[in-house]
Amino acid sequence: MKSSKKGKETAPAKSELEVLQILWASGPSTVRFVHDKLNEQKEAVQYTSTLKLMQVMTEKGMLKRDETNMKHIYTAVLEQEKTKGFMLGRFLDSMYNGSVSNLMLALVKNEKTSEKELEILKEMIRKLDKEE
Amino acid sequence: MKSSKKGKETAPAKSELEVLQILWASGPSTVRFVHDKLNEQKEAVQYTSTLKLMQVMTEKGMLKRDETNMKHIYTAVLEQEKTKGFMLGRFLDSMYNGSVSNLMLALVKNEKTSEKELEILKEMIRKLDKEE
DNA sequence: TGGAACGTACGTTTTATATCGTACCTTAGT
DNA sequence: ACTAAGGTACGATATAAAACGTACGTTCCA
Repeated sequence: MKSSKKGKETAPAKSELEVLQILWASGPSTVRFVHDKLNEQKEAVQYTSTLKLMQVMTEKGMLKRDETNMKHIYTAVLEQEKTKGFMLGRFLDSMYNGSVSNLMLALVKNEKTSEKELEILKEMIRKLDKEE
Repeated sequence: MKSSKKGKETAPAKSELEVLQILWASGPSTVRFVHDKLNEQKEAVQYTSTLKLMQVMTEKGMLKRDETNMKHIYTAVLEQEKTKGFMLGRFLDSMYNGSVSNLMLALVKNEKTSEKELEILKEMIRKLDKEE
């Protein structure tokens, strides 16, 4: 009994996430395409590794595959928004006790937050203020 | 050659993070204490599992152990601020292309962000505005 | 003084992830 | 028709994280 039930929220592993990112960004693609994209950034792995990964992801129900043509086309089943939202939630819970404000605090302290970002941040909040 | 070199940034795994959280929150503690805390929330694992985990973490240099007394006292070596900052950075990169503002956007859309949080959020920004 | 109760050490097992290599299809070019 | 190029399938291996069980040490009190 190993059917790919819809089941609980799926939490993609690191590599899986990378594949998803590419599919989200570029839409339905072949393994070859994803593989090449991947190797632009990373250490570079074997083609068959990427293939295998995507096959496993398909089994898990994260991707779906169009096999009508010779070159299979893979599509992300998991939606970007949903998945990222979910992962954000988990991250929030595990790191900041689910407290958004705590995360915010961490963000403003974080090195990665540039002056510019801070500006944007404030901007954003102001807009939000009006919209709602 | 397996010495616990200081080396690169450490990225605690899920379980390891949970242990760290407890140590950060409660200060130096025994395995027993951490274990019990852990089991309040989770599925409950065996005591020796927690012990082993903490021993491994010690080997990795994430924790240090005071063995003067019979009941060893474990302390987090990794600093909370630093570690969380680091993990936040990684999360940011992998999920939002390193863009804080993107994350912010996701946050305001996120279910977990309550009205109250939104308030706090705005509050916070305003304060920040003055302080800096 | 002996045995619960409580601890630690450590080898083992289980499960998930990541990566490869080899075998085998399919199609286009010659 | 034959083969090279480019795919896919799939079993195998490597590694790391998570969870156990068993052996053994120390205390304390009945």
